[in-house]
Amino acid sequence: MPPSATADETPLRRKLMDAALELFDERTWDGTNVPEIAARAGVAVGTIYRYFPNKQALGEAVFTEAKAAFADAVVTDAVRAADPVTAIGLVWHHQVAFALAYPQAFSFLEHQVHGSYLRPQAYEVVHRLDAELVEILRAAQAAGAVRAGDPQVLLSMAFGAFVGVTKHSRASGVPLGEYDLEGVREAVMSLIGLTGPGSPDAA
Amino acid sequence: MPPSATADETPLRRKLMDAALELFDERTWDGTNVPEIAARAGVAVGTIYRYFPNKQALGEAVFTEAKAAFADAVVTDAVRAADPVTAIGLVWHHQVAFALAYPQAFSFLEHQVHGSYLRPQAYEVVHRLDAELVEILRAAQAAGAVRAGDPQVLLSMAFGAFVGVTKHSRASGVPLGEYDLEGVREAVMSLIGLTGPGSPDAA
Amino acid sequence: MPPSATADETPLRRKLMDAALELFDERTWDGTNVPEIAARAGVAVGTIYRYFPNKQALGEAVFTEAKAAFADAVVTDAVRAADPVTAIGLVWHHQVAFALAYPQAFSFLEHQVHGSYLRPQAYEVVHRLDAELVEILRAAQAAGAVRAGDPQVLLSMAFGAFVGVTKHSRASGVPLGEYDLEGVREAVMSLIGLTGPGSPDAA
Amino acid sequence: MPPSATADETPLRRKLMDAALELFDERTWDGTNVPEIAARAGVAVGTIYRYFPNKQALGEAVFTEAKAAFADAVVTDAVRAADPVTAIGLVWHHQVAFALAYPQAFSFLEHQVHGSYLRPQAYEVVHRLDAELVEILRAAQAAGAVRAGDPQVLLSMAFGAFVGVTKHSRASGVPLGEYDLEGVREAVMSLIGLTGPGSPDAA
DNA sequence: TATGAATGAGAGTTCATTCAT
DNA sequence: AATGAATGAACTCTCATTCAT
Repeated sequence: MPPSATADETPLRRKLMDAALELFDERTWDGTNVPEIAARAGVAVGTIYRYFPNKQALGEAVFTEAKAAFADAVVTDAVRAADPVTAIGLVWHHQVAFALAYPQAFSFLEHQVHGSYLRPQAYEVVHRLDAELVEILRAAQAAGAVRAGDPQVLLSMAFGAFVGVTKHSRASGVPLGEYDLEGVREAVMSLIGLTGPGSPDAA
Repeated sequence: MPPSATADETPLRRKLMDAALELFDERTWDGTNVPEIAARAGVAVGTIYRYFPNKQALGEAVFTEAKAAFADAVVTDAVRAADPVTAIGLVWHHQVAFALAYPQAFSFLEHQVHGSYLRPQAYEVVHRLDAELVEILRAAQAAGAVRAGDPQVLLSMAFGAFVGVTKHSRASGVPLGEYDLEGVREAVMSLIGLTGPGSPDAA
Repeated sequence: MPPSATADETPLRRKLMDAALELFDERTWDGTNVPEIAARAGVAVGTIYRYFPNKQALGEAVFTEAKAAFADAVVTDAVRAADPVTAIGLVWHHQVAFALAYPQAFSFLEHQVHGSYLRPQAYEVVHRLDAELVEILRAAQAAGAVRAGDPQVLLSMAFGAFVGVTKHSRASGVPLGEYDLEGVREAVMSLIGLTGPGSPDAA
Repeated sequence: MPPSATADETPLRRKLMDAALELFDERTWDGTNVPEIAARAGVAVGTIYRYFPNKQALGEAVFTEAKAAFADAVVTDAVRAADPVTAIGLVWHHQVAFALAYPQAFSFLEHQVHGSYLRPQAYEVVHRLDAELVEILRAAQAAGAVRAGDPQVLLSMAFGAFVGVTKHSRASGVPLGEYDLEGVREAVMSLIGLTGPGSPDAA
């Protein structure tokens, strides 16, 4: 999986998290059973319990790691240092790059409901990322570069639009990379009403 | 639930479908157990099996009914009769009305992954609705009223943007009705690049 | 079913006993469920409980009636009045006639184990019939007309031989009537070592 | 149980098969529930499902093993090599020895109806044994050593006579060994009309 | 009197978790 | 440290029985 792994990394723990992520993405947490995870990771069932106290903890670890990796990938120091408009372009770029590099992590995180196994504290990463992105949008609004309105809603729409495309990619079986992602970017920039320099790759 | 219910309606069957929808929305199909459904419906466990051969069939019935109700609500005869641009406005309006009237059905349908209990044929409604909406977008593109690009992707983005808002509503606990839905509509119309008469309520 | 029905006969009770006998013969008592019996009898489930307090009582009634009918058919007054050798011939004849007339009752009674639903008192008919037949054999032995040895064992063998034929008939699907029953009789008479006038139909 | 056990033997699997045979004999397959089997075998319920996919498969395994053990015990190479008359004597001897050594297996196999849980293929052993024994009787008839008539019927009678004795033994609670089995043998030999050297133990 | 929808205890089965090896 | 057979609570489903109609 992506970097930002927790400290106590181990080859087996890594294999377990990867196998679990794959299966949770395919079948959801509730729909996956522990022996399957062990089988996919190529270890015995008992081994799982040397690394995680129970299935719920494994679920939380997988979710938290994936979400943290996404957050770290999307909001980099460069994003924090940039002006709002540039930041938005960077964020978009990073988000797409993450979804391309880790499609399973992305769809596990964004196409499912996670209430059954996450304790409230697991949402901290989510909220922190949310807050940072909302702040960027707010700043962009203040600069008159982005449409008015609740920036949280703006964010939900923009991100939702992209998630919509990844859902379609997953349902159709066509890899995200084969879509016209530049077209998607332009449409979403229209959605948020962004004017000015859009693509970070632009000259 | 919404109209378009299957022929063999019965008060108890109705109560079971409603209770099941609520729980599937809260906890997913895999995360809900049969006694809970019975309890919520106020009947004994065995009663469920007088109306559905098994839990999977109940899941399919709930999903299919909700999706069909959504499809019927969104693509009405008026939509089919209208010109593309008007049709888009109507569709948007209907979709929002459905999400406001049946928030649980909407989030059950759109915030989850349903692979574990639906047989392929259950997706027929999904595909039919999809095809109709794509056709409307295609016609609008032909008329030069909507941004170019794969209409399927355009649809995924536009619908995804709205789903993003409903997700946020659900996560925050703020009812969808308290959001600035007119603002959302305008943003999404910009997303698809729609020009011309937008809101069906507009003078 | 055969005569000797219990006093409180009723058309519905009769249909229920007949349907139950058929099903118990096909699937055993444990393997038959109450709704099936109702369906076969053409009545509603609840009706069964107006005639029998529970499934076990129905089982006992069916078993007891069938066994009593068999006993009454086999040991008639004529048998009781006859000399041992003639009695044996008559008993054989009656037994075969019963198995031909009521194959389901016969195989239900003789091809199965009934321990799970009969209270000890239900075996009284069995023991009474047994005792009468054993007495006939003992008298025949005393007259030197039948092989020596425990008459109970002799009876078990002779009856078992016939049951063996009915089992084969049932397994092969060939009705008992198509077998060479006269040959069977002669063989069994040899088994018990009976000399003298054998067949009651003989000139 | 008897030898001829299937390859994948295991102490627990053995205990389960033994416990199941006992209970199926006492209460029939339909009348026995899974927790009882587990309790009798001294294991937890779940353990059963590590060795058998379901209750039906356990029933089939028990039936098939017992029947195969019986067939192997009865028709040995010595039987196949012997002349028909000697073979009949040996078969009789083996059958009695099996019933003495494994009374539960014998009565489970022969006092019950097994239709509810056996797939047709489970009857293959039954038919193979039957065919071999019928062939022996046919050869004996050809040699003029045994009564004329359908050899299948002759077999059913002879075996049925012995089964009749085991049924009585079971019902009365008197172990089979306390019966005059030599007398039983002689009677059955008369039944099939066997002349010539009877008992294999005879000088 | 007869019905059959409703019941819930108990059946068969699954699976997260433990622990002797 | 890793294993996987064993466990038993909890699941899905069945069916004997009840009772309002």
